[in-house]
Amino acid sequence: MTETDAQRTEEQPLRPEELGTYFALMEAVSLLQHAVERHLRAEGDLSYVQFQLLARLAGSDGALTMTELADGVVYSRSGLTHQAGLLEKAGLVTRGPSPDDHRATLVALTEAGRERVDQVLPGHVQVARRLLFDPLSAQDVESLGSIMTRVRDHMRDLPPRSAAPRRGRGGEQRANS
Amino acid sequence: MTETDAQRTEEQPLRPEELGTYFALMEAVSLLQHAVERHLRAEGDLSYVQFQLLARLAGSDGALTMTELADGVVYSRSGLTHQAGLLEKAGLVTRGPSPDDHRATLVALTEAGRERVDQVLPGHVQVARRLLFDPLSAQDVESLGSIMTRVRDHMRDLPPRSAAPRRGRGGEQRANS
DNA sequence: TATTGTTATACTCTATAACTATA
DNA sequence: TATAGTTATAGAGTATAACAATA
Repeated sequence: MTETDAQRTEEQPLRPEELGTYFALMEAVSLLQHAVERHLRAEGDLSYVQFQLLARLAGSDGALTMTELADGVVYSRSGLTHQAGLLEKAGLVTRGPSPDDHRATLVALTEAGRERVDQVLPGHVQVARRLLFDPLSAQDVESLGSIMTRVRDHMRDLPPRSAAPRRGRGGEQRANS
Repeated sequence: MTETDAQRTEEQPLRPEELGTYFALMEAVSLLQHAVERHLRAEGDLSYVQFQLLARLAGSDGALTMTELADGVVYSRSGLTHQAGLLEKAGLVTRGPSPDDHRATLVALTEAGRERVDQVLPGHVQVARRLLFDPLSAQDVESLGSIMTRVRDHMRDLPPRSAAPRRGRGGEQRANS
């Protein structure tokens, strides 16, 4: 990063286009999230986080450890334990000890869990299509995908800025506090 | 195209580009929201919703009614009452009866409220710049703004947010577990 | 009757810290 | 000592329903 960029990052306010873009992005996604969560709760009795966990398990080739499951979905370990406990109580996943590493817990999707995903997915997709994709051209979708993929990867690589000085900091994942 | 648009909207799954775009958007914004909320809480003891309410008041030319203040920020009346109560208790806003309509409550920013916004805004902008804008070109910003403005306006025009008199279409209601 | 806003209440999600157990 | 996960707990956010006051 050049010194000019650094200065700009540190000090300058946002230009009007940036401000408008920022607010449009935040409001649109907020509306989208709200609609999606409403749908998931109504049709599948799931929060979006719970859906993400089930979907990640459904997309994997078997069980995942809690840590693998957490990555990118949840920001605290205890939060994941709580959600996994709810999913287990609902019969959607099972938890058991890992043979490889006896500290780890393996989480696996049950038949009911897979059915729940299948039950909810078409409506989820329909919400996304109706709210997000309907007003966009194919070119828009491609641009948006390119942009947000870049932004996402950029954020993933950023150092945790105001990370709480937890004992023995180190390169911990987002799943830790 | 072998199918009508209506059929596509109702039934078809998302194409791979759409799926990737959807997930990139959701994850990137989730990360951004998380960082923003962390900053607002640390630097200004505010939630993002509270910041939005203060910012809206700061951008208006005077007091707003609860209903005006709620629009686009909050999805339930009681939620706004709760948040406005917190802001009032913190001395950041005042609430009083409206002379025009005696049912309405006028919410106004206090001096401390304006100071809080000013205190928090530079850092907020800095977070947005570092996480969102740094990896984007000017062209990207313009595209993203155009796209998300369209999406936002599209969503605003769709169904009334809290209109849910209809039972879950196509599926039976699931009891809370 | 419809609208504005509040209250009461209950539920969900999240996060910090202390803890156990394995590596 | 470091890592994986759980527990306990506390706090914040949100939503529904009943309610009061005004239009």
